[in-house]
Amino acid sequence: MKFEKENSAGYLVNHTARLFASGLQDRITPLGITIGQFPILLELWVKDGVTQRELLEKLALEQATLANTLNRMERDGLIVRKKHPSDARSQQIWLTAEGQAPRERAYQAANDQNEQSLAPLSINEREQFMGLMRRIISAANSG
Amino acid sequence: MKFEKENSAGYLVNHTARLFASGLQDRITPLGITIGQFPILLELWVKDGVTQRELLEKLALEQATLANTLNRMERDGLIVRKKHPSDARSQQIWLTAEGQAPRERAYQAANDQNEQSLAPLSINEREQFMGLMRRIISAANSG
DNA sequence: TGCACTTGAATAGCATGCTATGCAACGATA
DNA sequence: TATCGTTGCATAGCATGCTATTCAAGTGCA
Repeated sequence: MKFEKENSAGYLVNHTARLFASGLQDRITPLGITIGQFPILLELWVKDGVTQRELLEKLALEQATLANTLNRMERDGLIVRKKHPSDARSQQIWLTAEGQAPRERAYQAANDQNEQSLAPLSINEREQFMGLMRRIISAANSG
Repeated sequence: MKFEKENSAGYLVNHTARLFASGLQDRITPLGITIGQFPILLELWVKDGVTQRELLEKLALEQATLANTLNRMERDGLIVRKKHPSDARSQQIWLTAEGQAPRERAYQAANDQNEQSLAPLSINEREQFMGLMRRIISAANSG
């Protein structure tokens, strides 16, 4: 059997993802945040004061990955965990001022990075690209 | 500013890459190999006895990442490092029998995973998807 | 020849992500 | 109420990938 990585979707998507990630990391390092924290911050910027479980439901991550990243975010002063009023097992996760601050610049950084990486594609092709990925993700979740 | 991760190519490509990776990992774990070792094995199956530098030129990885993964491959008995005949700084990297053995099943596993993940797409759409990624990668390397 | 520069590779240290496991708190039910 | 299964979360341990650093060996040139 033959196998060519340049003709393997898995290989290509891994490589592409690393390009996006390293580009975004470069852009957000000055904001004091990291790519792993990014999707979590996106949710907290919409609504904080939630439990880890509520956060987890909105993220495509394992529970342990989330817990570890939240630990680093707490260490870095982006969030605080406060006692949950009615369930001693959970805590509410709140953004600090430092966690709130980079919001607009982070949105801009992500948009800029997407723009840069997608530069070789037309507007239609960008939509195609994202549409194809949404279908792959959706099929994986339902299959 | 607004930002929706479902409309962010970077977010989608990261998620998609993790789906491919975890699916492939499940398939190749029984072969005694891992996803990080996979691209390296692909090159060594074409030609072994090469130096780390020669290998690195064919891979989209940093030198330190390659060195670390080679360490684990040596630990796992997939490769051996032998003295280079004319340059004491480098070593030749050779596959062991255990490194050779899983080749055909690994190709099959990767093809099967690609097939499974791409199942929701038509043949044309699969080519489109890969073509778009090749252009993104190519632009990133030249820009 | 000797010294400086370059090259090949290893290592340290970190973030991200995973599985597996442990554990305390909760809740339902006998 | 006591017990037992469930839930929420933390931790251990690992692979992958990165940057930065170190170091020995090779190379080139005064």
